[in-house]
Amino acid sequence: MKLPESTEWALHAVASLAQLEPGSTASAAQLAEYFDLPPAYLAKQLQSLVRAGVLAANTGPRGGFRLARPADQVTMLDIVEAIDGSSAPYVCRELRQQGTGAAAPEECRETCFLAARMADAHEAWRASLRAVTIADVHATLPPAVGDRTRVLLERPGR
Amino acid sequence: MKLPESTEWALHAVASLAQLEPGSTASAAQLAEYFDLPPAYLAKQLQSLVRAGVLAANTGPRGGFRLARPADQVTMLDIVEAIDGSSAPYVCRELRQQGTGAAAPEECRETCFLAARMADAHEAWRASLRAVTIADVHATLPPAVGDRTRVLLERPGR
DNA sequence: GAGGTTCTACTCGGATAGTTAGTGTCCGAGTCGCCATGG
DNA sequence: CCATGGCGACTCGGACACTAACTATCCGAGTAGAACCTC
Repeated sequence: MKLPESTEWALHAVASLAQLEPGSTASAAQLAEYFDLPPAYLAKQLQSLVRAGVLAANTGPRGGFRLARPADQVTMLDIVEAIDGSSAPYVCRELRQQGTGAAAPEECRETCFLAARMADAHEAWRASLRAVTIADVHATLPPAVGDRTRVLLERPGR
Repeated sequence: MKLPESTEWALHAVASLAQLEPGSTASAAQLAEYFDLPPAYLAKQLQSLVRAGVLAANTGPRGGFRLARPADQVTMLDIVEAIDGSSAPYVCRELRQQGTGAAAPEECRETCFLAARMADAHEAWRASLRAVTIADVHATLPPAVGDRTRVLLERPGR
């Protein structure tokens, strides 16, 4: 079980965008420079965040990315699942119904106990991430960090 | 984030071994037949469980696998981490210290807030799986299943 | 009949190829801002 | 000086190679049981 490395990129990128003034944008190239990351590949991840509704993108000069909704309505789970997908890491293939030891279908009306417990664990993980918003992240950063981010990234909106 | 398909194999295999009389064993070939799985690859996973101390293996005729300790002392987490490894899915590469927006090392004495929350979520997941033992799994199975398993797999120990 | 020896078959264990998901890159379509031009 | 048209550069968006991990497989080392032979 491994999350893509780009998950970290997405989390930091969204956190940085949250530090900008509302309406301001930053381009993928700027963010790549800011974090020293491959520009094209970072852009790909930002596109995933747009598809997930976390970010909004404007094209053309002075375009770029910005938060699609207030920072306190964007959770870490939103970002992680935008990058990694929302499918559960454990998938039950009904092994109990295969092979010589296969259980009868009528014995399998309830979902497999093992699968249910794995789903519980996944839901605990999701709940833990859902409880943290980008506003919470922003609140923990020293003000100096926000100032530096704005200087390096911010471009005023129209 | 995806768990290997063989995780399911390991969980069901250990659960089946827990249904046998203490001291009894079942071979990898038997278990593969029982679940209709590739014998050699299943054996590989069972070996991982042996390395993790979940199972014990005996070689030679009438050899095979058995639980290394009582079922109430084997958790689902033990099995999952035996197969998938115990490393966390999210690794912090200190992105905040890279690029033009790099934070000063003295600003980074505390671990990154994002990494800490990701670690919290992972620990919640682990705690959820650690709370379930194979004895719990065994308790939910109908008695008929255990009987069938014993008939198909069990070979008495010395 | 009892004991020792050999042999055989069965077990696990590690080293070796094939296939999917993540990583990285490139180029194209669209759009906004700027500049030159004319009134 | 002001409005307008065209141009140019910058932006995102999707399509194409490369690498690592999971999947699958094979063969070899070791061992316990059984058969056999001898006494």
